[in-house]
Amino acid sequence: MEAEQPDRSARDRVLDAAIRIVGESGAGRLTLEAVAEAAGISKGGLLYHFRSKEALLLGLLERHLAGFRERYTAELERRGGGQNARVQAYIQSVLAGDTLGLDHDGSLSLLAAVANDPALLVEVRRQVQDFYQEIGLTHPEPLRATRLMLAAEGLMLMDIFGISVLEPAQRQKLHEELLAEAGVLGGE
Amino acid sequence: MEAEQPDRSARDRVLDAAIRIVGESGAGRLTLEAVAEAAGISKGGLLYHFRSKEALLLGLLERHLAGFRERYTAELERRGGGQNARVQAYIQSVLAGDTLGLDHDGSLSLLAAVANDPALLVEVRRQVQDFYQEIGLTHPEPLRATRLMLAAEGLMLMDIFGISVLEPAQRQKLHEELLAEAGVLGGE
DNA sequence: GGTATAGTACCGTCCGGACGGTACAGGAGC
DNA sequence: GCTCCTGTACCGTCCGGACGGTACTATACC
Repeated sequence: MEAEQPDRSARDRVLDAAIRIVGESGAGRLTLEAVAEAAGISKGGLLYHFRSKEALLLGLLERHLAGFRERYTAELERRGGGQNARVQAYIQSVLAGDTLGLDHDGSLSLLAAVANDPALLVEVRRQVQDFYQEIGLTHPEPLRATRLMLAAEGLMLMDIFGISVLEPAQRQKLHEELLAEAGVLGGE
Repeated sequence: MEAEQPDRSARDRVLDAAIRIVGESGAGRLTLEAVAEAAGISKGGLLYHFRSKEALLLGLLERHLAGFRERYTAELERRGGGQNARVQAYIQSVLAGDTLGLDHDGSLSLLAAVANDPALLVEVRRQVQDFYQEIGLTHPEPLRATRLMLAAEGLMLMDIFGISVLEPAQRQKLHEELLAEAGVLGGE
């Protein structure tokens, strides 16, 4: 979170600020002025980096998607490939990072986009669908695989809305169970 | 407190209009004027029924929560009670109604609320947590039960964002599998 | 029966402020 | 002196909400 590198570029700092606002005050309070202030620059400076609010929203979405793909690819490589590894990598990527943290980066990006203009989600839709197509539906046990992936998604949803349905230890156990079960699906 | 008989429909028509706007144009375009127009009344008339935007949002949330509790209670009664029946009733209530429809009534209410002011979700949080507490955590197999519930939640999430990860037939099958598996959990 | 009073349901207008976006004038560093 | 970046000033629009008014109904008192 801290700026150790002199260039956690201005763009990224702006996106971070935007995420912070959405999480704390709601997507409806995501105004250019508020983002600029939270990022420590002026409105003019913000508009230099993102020419419009829509561009800012798209930036948010793009960073989220890129980050997710990156996490997924890394996880998959770590697990050596295979149908079950894909399911595991997906689950791990959805639930990645914080067990209790507040960044939910990607989900808040989605929230911001859908609140301002649902049409922005076209690309997200396409990519998520691709993931499910590639991982779930080509799996020897498509429904079981999909179910595990969706459970991870549900857990993440609860995080977005700030609902802790499980205590941290239980949550961690559920997380591990999902991964474990994905590892022993039939077909491998 | 809650004694309204003469104009039950006007309030509901306003709420319906609000949901329509959120679904079609995004929560960010949910303005009092737009709602009034969509509901076929004037802005003044709208403000007679809901004294502020916050009141409108709360109305949306309240109707959703009441509807969910009602569905859940009915489903539970139909299944005769018991730990597994509770899990089934919950899953059924989450995925209730349309398989492909566009109303996602409740979820859009949540979306509208979280976009305008996350603080409104306090009550929702409390109720959802109660459900998980009552159904999942007191179940003999808490993690398995929770997992099935979360999978239903994930599937619903995909609906909100308009992502069809499964074809209707497959989706239906997954829905039934979740219910079936909830029925044969240990402890009964 | 007639009139006064109160309540319900709604309408149309107005305003202060916030919003997205534009224009432009710098300034640092190459 | 050009590019990259920043800050200030401003514009037109839209929003939430307040307000005053209207039409109709219901009860109340005489």
